[in-house]
Amino acid sequence: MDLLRDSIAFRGLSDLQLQEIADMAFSKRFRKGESVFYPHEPCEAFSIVSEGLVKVSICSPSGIKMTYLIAGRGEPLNLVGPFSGAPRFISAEALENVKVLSIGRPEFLLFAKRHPSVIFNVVAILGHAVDSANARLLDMMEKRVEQRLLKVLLTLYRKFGTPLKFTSSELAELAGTTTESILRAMGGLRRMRLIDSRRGQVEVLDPVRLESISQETLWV
Amino acid sequence: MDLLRDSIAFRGLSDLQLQEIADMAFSKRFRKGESVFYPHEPCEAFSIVSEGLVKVSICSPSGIKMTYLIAGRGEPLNLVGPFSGAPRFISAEALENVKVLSIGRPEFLLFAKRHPSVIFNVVAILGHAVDSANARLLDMMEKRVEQRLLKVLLTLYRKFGTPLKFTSSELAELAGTTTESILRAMGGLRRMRLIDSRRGQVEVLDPVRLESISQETLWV
DNA sequence: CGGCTATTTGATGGTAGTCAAGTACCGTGG
DNA sequence: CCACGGTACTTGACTACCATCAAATAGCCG
Repeated sequence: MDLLRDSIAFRGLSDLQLQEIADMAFSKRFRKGESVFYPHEPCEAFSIVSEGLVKVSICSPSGIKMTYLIAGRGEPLNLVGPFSGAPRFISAEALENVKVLSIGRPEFLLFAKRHPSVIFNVVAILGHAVDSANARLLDMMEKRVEQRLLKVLLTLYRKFGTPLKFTSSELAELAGTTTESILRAMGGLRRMRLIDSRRGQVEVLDPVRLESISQETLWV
Repeated sequence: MDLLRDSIAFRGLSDLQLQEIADMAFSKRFRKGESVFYPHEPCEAFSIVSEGLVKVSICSPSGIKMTYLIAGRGEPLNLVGPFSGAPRFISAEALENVKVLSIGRPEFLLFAKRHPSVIFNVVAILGHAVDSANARLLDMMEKRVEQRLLKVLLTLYRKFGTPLKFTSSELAELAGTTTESILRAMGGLRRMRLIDSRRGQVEVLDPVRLESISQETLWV
């Protein structure tokens, strides 16, 4: 399975070891809009995306959602859950028709114990996640909505190219604001000829200028 | 060294293994207000607090700081750095006279590779950090300053008891707001007879009611 | 006592969240 | 093919919260 070879979580493993994982894995399909898992559900498996895109969000009791990862091929959906097993307030939703590869939690833990390089990879990814979350906290404090949207767009552009197939609500969940504010900010960027947007789709017209305005990027 | 026995990072190790770490470790003192490390400094050691309190903050290029950890005895200062070695935008400052125990990065990594349970502990702590950072993001979006302050006070109270020796500026860095807003919010809480405050010190008068208002807590 | 830091309080303005009404687009089913 | 329902987008008005600036007071340490 050369999906595993692509996966950041299994980087550095030999083909033999990858084969061992492949033998334990099973895959499942989800249709666009379906939930891959729900908040408050105990975690029973380690999962990576095989095909399509999955949106991973943290949910507050009051119903607000904040997306912190758009996972594509090879990216893991929940790194902490498989280790702790505890339920967490995160949800994962298929943005397209999606295939997800999973490994049961006990098998995964045993494997990780025998091959520490997996855990080293996990630490590296979690480190990125911590840094990214902290960077977003600072942005929430000192950056205005338009700046945050710029950062989101640039980050998405770097990862997925153009055009970006996201609705304004999805961008709002990424930027930590409301749909209306995103729409207003997009109006501004459109007038500056930085982007063009249609229903459910944003086109980056001037990546260079976008970059010069926005500076650092997030990690999505 | 029974400091190591207390440390969450080395939980589950045998005395023999702890002794091995103790032999590699060296300690250093810092006076109140001194920096233990600066942002943008490459990370050369794994460090835990031995005596006193250390404030760990993330810093933005524009100078805003946000504290995400008040580390006490046995708590590690920088978990990601020792693995990646890369500099990060975090600073650590001694809140009191402090003793810090350090292990050089190469030795630490070798030890971690030979004793995976250390890395499992690291993953657990990092998982907490990710969850906490994400919870704070949601709070920044939907909670007002007074609510955030309540959460900060309750969290600190749970960890350190009363009275809490923190200035309003320090509380502001924890709650993600300005000193003035904290002061105003504290005025409100004081009028509600929930707290009492003097210069550099806050006393929690009614923990039960505080708890009932604030609900979930952070992780500091 | 003098200087420094922490606290207090007031006034002001701006950002963005909320509510609301209306328009454009798309897929579906008659 | 067209009508229709639902979703996404757009825009306006209003308001609340809070950051900012500013000035004054109080506590602590040498």
